[in-house]
Amino acid sequence: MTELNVKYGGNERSIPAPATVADAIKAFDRDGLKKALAAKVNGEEVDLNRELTATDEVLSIEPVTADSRDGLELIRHSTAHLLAAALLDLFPGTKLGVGPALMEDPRYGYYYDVIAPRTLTEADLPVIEKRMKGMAKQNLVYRREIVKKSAILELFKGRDEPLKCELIDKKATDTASIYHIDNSPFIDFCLGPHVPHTGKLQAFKLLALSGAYWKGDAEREQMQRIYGTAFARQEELDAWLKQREEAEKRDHRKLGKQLDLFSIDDDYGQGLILWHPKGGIVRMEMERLLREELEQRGYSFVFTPHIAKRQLWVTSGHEGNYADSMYAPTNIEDEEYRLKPMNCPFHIGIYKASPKSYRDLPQRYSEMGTVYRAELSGTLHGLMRVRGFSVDDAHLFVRPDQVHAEVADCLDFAIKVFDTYGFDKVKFELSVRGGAENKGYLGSDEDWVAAEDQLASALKEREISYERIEGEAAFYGPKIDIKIEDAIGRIWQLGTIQLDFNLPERFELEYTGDDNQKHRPFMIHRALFGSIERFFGVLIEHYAGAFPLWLAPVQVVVLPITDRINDYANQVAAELRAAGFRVESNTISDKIGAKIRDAQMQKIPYMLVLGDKELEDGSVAVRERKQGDIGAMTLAEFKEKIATEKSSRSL
RNA sequence: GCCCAAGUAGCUCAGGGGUAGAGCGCAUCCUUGGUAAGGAUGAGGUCGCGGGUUCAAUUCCCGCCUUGGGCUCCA
Repeated sequence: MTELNVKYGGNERSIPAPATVADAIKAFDRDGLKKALAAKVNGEEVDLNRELTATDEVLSIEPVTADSRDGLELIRHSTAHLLAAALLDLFPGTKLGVGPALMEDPRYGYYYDVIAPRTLTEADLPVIEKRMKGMAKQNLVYRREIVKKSAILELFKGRDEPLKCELIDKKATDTASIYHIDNSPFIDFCLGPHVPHTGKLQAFKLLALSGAYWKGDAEREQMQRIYGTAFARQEELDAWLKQREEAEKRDHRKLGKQLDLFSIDDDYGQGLILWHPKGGIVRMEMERLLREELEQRGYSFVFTPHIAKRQLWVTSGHEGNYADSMYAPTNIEDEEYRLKPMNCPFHIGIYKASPKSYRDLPQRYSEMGTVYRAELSGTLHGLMRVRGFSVDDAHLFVRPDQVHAEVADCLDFAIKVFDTYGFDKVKFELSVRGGAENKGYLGSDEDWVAAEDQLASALKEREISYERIEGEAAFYGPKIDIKIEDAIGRIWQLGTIQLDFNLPERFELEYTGDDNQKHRPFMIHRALFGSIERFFGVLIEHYAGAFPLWLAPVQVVVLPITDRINDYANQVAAELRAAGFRVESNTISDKIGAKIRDAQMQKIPYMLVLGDKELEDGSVAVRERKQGDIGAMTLAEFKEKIATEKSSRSL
């Protein structure tokens, strides 16, 4: 056969064989070839220089360009190879691990894991990047070769690449593809495809160096990971770098210090949060909102201790599964006690304190329960990952027929609360048991089917779109996870609604049914924030430190222009305080500009500028932190304005 | 826990083999100025901790602690 039937952009024609993918595209569309990085031939992504095999069927060709997600992935993956090539060039003897493109992680675009002959440091990154840039300019071609598995193994053994050999051994069938970059010592075992040559890589940057384990296994070789990112165009890279800077400005650790919200002091312990007065106010307001909702929804408030006898944790199963995260036992008169990593067993204790009738259910216990977990030091991160934190915890003990209604109410609760904070994009994920091959699930099939149905129908009834995730359920029951998207598009996993068949069993919970028989209740674990510390961190970053009026530690600051006005200023402040607002009065003898600057930097929602004019007619000149000067009004008018704003918890 | 980096005044940071600097903040005084920084003076530091090299270490070397970036998207 000497002709190939090719379809491209809706047209079909025959071209002479042999031909590469590039030849085929060229026959239809010369410009298109310039833009193409690779192509899909009958759906399979291949290199442009791939030889087309002649068949009777029509070859449908679709170019992959830099604008598409596939194209970007290609660029990033190819850049990772360029990185490896530069490393081999600069540090001969470097052993290669893997180097994938990262498409989900907003922080990075690709990485390569390596073991270099000497330890790499951050100072090496610019040098490596420079070499990559130099290679990119030379338009070095990526070449693919199909080789027998045994030959590949031989090749990489010869190059002393034990990790690659392990991969090849595991992943390759009888033949596999390897890639070279021209004029470079680089050869990789890789499926491809890649961009045709390094000249297509225009906008990339190396970002960070870190440790990583081979296969992510702490027992295996420690490697060094080099992270970078790449885009199709320099403008996109620049924009991305700028956005990264913006995100850094929102860092809750930085703002926490600047706004005097909280601190972590090693003299007290890593991962232990000291809430300062201003952070304390925000927390009080957060808890106030929760408490209002809990009360309205018929929850009761309980309080439980921070330690319990070791045996309790044996019964609950935490000793068995969770001991690594628990602090060591402490002895009190020959009895061992442990700090609590969770609140559930205590709430169970409250349930068990008296026999329950079906008429008593549901029981809804809520508590800001402070728990302690021995997280690894390297994982600690500001407020986001700590060792002691409070869970906005609640446990619902329900009859099987009540699951649906209770879960639906939890969903309403979550949506209402997150909406108040301005998180209008809330995502729900329903994690279910998944395939039958998954073992180790507790509870009967009927229970699971019923429970999953009830969760799903609660979601449907509330017209909530959700993602169903197979095989992600906890071993003790299905769950709904709640994720939110913040002001700059980052996703945070927060609360969870979990059904539990396990603990009621372990603690032998019961209620008496209308049939006068003993029945086992279901237990629902429910938290909206998960950790109030972590949610506080999310809020700081979401608002970039500019809390809405109802949350703001200082809501109004009064700024007299001269000392003559100080008395009036204090009087205005006192009156606002009496009306229930958090007010400060800045009577230091600074110029008004300096006082305003100070208040702006503290992100105080309202500034009242007071001078002779205001004193005379008893008014206040109002400056709003974002809009600036919004003009003068009477104090009564101002009070009414902010009272509305506060009570409605406006954003 | 492991890899890399950093720890200097309350904060942000500069410096460097001969025991320390700036800006902000703080205190006092002068100034009373209408919407993002008025001026002067002053207080404040075992230069993370421990060891080593040296006549001499905050600086060089080693160890530790803490903080920061990370630690299975996979040929």
